[in-house]
Amino acid sequence: MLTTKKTIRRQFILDEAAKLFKEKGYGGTSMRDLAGNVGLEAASMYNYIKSKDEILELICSRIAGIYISQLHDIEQTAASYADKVKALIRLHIRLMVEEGPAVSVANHDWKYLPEPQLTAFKQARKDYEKGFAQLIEQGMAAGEFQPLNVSVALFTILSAVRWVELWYRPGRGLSAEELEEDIITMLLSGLAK
Amino acid sequence: MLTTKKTIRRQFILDEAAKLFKEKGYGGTSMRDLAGNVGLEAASMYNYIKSKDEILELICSRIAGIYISQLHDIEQTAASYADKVKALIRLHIRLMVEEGPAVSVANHDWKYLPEPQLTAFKQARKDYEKGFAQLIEQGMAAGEFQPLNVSVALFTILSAVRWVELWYRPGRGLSAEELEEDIITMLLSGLAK
DNA sequence: GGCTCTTACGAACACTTGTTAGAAAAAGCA
DNA sequence: TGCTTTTTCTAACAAGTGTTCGTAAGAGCC
Repeated sequence: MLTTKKTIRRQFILDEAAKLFKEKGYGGTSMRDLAGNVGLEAASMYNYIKSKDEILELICSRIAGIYISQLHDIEQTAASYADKVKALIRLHIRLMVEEGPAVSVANHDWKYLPEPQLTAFKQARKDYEKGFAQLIEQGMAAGEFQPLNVSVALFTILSAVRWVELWYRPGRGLSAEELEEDIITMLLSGLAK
Repeated sequence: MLTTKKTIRRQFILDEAAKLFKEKGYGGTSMRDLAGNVGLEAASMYNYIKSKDEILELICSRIAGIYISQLHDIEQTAASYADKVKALIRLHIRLMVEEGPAVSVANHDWKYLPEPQLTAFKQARKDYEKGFAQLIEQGMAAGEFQPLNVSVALFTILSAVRWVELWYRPGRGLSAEELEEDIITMLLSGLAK
């Protein structure tokens, strides 16, 4: 059985850690802080996790895995490049809305990963960016997109969706669907009329 | 005279601090780290700055001041809203290219500001965002822009330019001018043809 | 030279950090 | 019930934190 009691508690620690890391940063969060939020003493958490580093590793690698498998899925569909890019943007936004804290940690605190996980994470991200860039490049070659610098297009998209977690709060006059639609309109069609 | 020897050395400490804060975060940078980069012992730096907090305050408030005065300047020009937004995007990118580390610190480490500077900084940022949002809103009312959610448009723009410092390196096949043009095209006209 | 004022340093401070060891408590099971 | 295993705690550790103090070295000026 995968969902043992221990595994569940462990995941709870990871979730609380992600929230705190997002709020105060990896370095700014102490094991005693985390223990307080979890409802244990700091020492007791070591029955569930090996180290503070390991917490960061587990959060980052899980998110990285999701991103990569999502890209892989989309690459294999038979759709226009514009639709593929749109679908990818949608997945980014959804993941951000559903897993805000963990995604935030993977975006900001990955640099505190110890080796060799740091190198692995950077490589995974590079692979992901390369795959995404290829979609954009092929879309340009097919005449679906404007002939822009591919990196600029790529990072403008990634940046725009990355910061959703910083200012978007569900249930404040803007639904997740409207958010998706408007971001896609903005990125694909632009602000100007 | 403003540029005394002391002031210059002080600014050097602030510049080195910004680089380190950007690289390793505010909490991840120790005064001994900073002293090493400056070429002094940690204790000696206290002849130039009052505290580690003060370093962060000086960096953040300087950048905040630049943003606000730039917005103010643009608001008072007589141009179309599209041109005003374009000009603001340009200024963002330029500041990012010229003052990368300091801007990065103001974007990421402001949350470690002590009170009351923290509240002041958040208020300044809110004011700035409100002013920027008004430009977008007026542009929509004037029929220059598409009728999107204003916050989505605003934060998509801010996010896109904010992350320039994370991946743009001058002199690597993409000039600052091309960068500006492509980002503006992307944000105003969109990726799709 | 000597005198003054600024700058730099080493040592120490009180405190926090992640982590471990050993004992106590709780839970599972016969 | 008693025995075993898991979970939790308290206490402590070595290392690192920002900062202060007293003193030594240096610079500028007579």
